[in-house]
Amino acid sequence: MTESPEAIVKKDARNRRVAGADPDKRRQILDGALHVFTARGFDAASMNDIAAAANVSKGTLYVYFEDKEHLFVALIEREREAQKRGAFEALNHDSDPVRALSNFGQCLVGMLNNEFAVSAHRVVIGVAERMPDLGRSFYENGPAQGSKLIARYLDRMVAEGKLAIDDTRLAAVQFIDLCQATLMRPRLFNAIRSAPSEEEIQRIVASAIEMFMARYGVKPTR
Amino acid sequence: MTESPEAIVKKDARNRRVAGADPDKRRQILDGALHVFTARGFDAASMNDIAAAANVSKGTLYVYFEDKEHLFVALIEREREAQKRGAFEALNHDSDPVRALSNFGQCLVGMLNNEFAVSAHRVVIGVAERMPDLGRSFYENGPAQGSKLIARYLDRMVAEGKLAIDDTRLAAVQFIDLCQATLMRPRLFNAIRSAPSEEEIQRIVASAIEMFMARYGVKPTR
DNA sequence: GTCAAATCGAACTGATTGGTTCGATTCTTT
DNA sequence: AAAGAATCGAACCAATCAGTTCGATTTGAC
Repeated sequence: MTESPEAIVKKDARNRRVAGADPDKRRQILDGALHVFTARGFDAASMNDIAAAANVSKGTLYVYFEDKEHLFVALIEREREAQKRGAFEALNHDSDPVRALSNFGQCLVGMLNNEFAVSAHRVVIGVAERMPDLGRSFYENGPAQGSKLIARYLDRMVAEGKLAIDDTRLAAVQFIDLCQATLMRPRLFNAIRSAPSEEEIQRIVASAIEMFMARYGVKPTR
Repeated sequence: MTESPEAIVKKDARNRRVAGADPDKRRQILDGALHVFTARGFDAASMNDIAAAANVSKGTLYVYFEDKEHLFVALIEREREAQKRGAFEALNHDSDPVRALSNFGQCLVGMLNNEFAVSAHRVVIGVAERMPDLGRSFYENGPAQGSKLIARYLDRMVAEGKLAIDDTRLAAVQFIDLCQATLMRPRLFNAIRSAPSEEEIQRIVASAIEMFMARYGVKPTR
């Protein structure tokens, strides 16, 4: 029953198609699963619904994915990876911390407030008690990587004398949390149905940077 | 929702007990439900398990609560109310903002990192997509009330000239989020199994206040 | 002690779900 | 065109679960 998780090789030795190895179909299934899982959560999402949403027969579903949990994990990993890529692109290593952080903050908040991203967060958090490994892996490969990225950037700025930070690891998370103040929590609880406007994001991020620089900016010699 | 401290069983006109009206039994059921719901989430929690955990027959369960969802909502409301009470007590209206905020921050973070509180958060967030009303009500009567409380306190400090804040509503949330930096998120994702130590909380809250005062503290005449 | 009501407990119902099976159909390669 | 594999689709299975039923048992007021 072991099937190669990699869908790179499309043909077998005799150049035949291989069951469950068409990357297009795999993507198609994951897209359907994304809709159903994010709309209903892990438990309430039925494999029948997913098959229908993906325009795929139930049998094929089980050719591509061992069971519901494996499908779910594969989906979450795909989304998390996409998010991580986005974050890495967002930090242009500008030598001016205000510009760099401002740019990064806005990209990050914009990404996190995307409809599916919020839903994915909800689902992973909701299932974290029963599936601690998934929760931990999602956190450590996602959010934790983002803050590490920023922490390293802050380290450089400190080395260059542009910022004065004792604990850059903490400062990074503080910055990320400040950027999401008033934006993320109500969305997680579904208390606000639509993503914040671009201007609202801009306003919150600006305030975050104001605060960050007030604390960690180097004082001009007086 | 005022219930007498001592168990006064409701009686009918002829002084008979009334079905589903014993507050002790009700509490007993909710306690069992708390364990099961927080350990498994809404969907994976079975009414059989809850009845067993509460030492109550399944029939009695349905005498006290209409169905699974009503039981869940009642439980969440009880927990949320308890949390709100805790928050209100935590803010001693000290006239020194550093002392007041420090005290409040530590109480808040301590409360939020309690095992059941974290689990409750997870469950509510996880179910918010399918039960938006519950999510919204939990948020608006819980976290939102907490930040309103702080915002009002900040308003007073501003009026007294002890702080300089343009948007106290935003500042309140910023403060709350700073207090939870590095503490709450990994716990929500279950990436850290145990609550942070008292010293760790103290360290984070201290850093939060440092930052908050750097931004909003009144500058001494320069 | 009596008696009525609350509770127990254990079986039962009806619906749903994850996962399987298998013959019919559609691709794809030669 | 022919073959062989992937896919479809629809029925099927076993387990689980919310919610009900009902006689047996406990409880508490009198």
